[in-house]
Amino acid sequence: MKISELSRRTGVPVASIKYFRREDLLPAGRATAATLAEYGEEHVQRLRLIKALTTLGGLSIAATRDVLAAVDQAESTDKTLEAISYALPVPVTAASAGDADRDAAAESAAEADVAGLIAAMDWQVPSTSPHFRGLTTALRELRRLDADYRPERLVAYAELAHSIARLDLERAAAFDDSPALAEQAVIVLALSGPMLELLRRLAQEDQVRRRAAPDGPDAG
Amino acid sequence: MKISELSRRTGVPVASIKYFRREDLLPAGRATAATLAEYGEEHVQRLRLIKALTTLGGLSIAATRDVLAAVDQAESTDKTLEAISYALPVPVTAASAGDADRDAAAESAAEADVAGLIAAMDWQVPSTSPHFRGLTTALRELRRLDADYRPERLVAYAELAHSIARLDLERAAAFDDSPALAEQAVIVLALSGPMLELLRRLAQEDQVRRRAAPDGPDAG
DNA sequence: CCTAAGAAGATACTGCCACTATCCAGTACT
DNA sequence: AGTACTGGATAGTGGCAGTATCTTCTTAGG
Repeated sequence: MKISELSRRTGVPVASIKYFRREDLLPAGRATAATLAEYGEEHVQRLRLIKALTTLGGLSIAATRDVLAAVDQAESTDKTLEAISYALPVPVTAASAGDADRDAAAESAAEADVAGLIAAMDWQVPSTSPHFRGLTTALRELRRLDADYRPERLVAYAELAHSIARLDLERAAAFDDSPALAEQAVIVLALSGPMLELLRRLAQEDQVRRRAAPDGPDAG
Repeated sequence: MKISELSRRTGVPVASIKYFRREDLLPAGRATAATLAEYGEEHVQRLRLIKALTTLGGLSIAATRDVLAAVDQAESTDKTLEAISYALPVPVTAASAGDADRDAAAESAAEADVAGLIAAMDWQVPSTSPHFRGLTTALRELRRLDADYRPERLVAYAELAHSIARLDLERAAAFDDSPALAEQAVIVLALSGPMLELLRRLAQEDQVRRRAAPDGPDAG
């Protein structure tokens, strides 16, 4: 199909399709002449995936490129899962050094909290992991706000996070040996967060409503 | 204190403090003359909160303003929690109408899924809630990707989301009658998502590592 | 008192991002 | 031959989050 039909099929403007091509999110079509190329179903599917990752997953174009690169280089299930896991952006990143409060004590205290949590959960994650660093940064900021995020509190959340991660991996790995493995895995790993957030917000709204109207039929 | 000291104390550039003032994230200082104002500890604390909401919570300036407005108008605990819950941005928003695929069937199918899930969970949430609409949009997109997000699958996640929401509300409401109620509540409600996401990613990394090295000491 | 160093507020500018539009050869159909 | 369309390159747009400049005013030090 030509680019105009690809655009019609997916709802993505032609100019945007060209943009995604430039940014290497979308492979080129099969060229049939100097100014003509043929696109296929794989392009339709890829555009849908791009849309899902950016609009639902909230990924930037750059992050989407990295994730899709991991999908395209799929070798084994494990390697694919690992590549995707590392390609996904970390929600919280440490600020560049030299930040106003050069509080080394707070930094190491937060680091100790995270290390303790990981030990308590028996997680295999090195302290060099961007996720480790992100959590450390977050805890440092929360300490500054006098927020109640002590390790004891965190463990309850960590247990739930662990359950979620198990559900995710179970689903992501279930596509083992299927041709669509990498693609389905990326959907699960990249969109699980936003989906969970939506469910959490829904549950939160329910809790708030029950507090506001405790005399309802289901107030128990 | 003067603005330069406020800047030094918080690490926020003077120009940014002025910007937050303009955007109504930060109250004005107590004016002592036409071109002089006095700032206090509440400004320091507010700036820390702004930083946490934007950098950790990922909120935009506009969303932060809404959330802070809810904090400032705190009346009762319940009203505060409700106001904050509604002020927080919904991660997934329905695209403007007229989108390429005018698939009314997919839309209502997704809507039925969400309604079914909410009924199964016994949640008190109207179908007009932005969270309901967001989840519907997300499911519609996922259906298009042939992702395995059937209601049965979702329930497991919903149960976990429910547990998380209960932990959150328990903590948010624990500050009842404390002067810092609204502020601590907003921290819990707005930053719980990013914190959980970080923990989930950490747990995910652990799972991926265990798959990659199943002969480790804790591979069970 | 005079002056230099801020301070406050208004306005303008910047950099990044995700598109979006224009331009240019080069087909393809009629 | 004429028109519509194509792929690719390049340039422009709009929103966001600051950042910088400018003007007027205040105040502490000499």
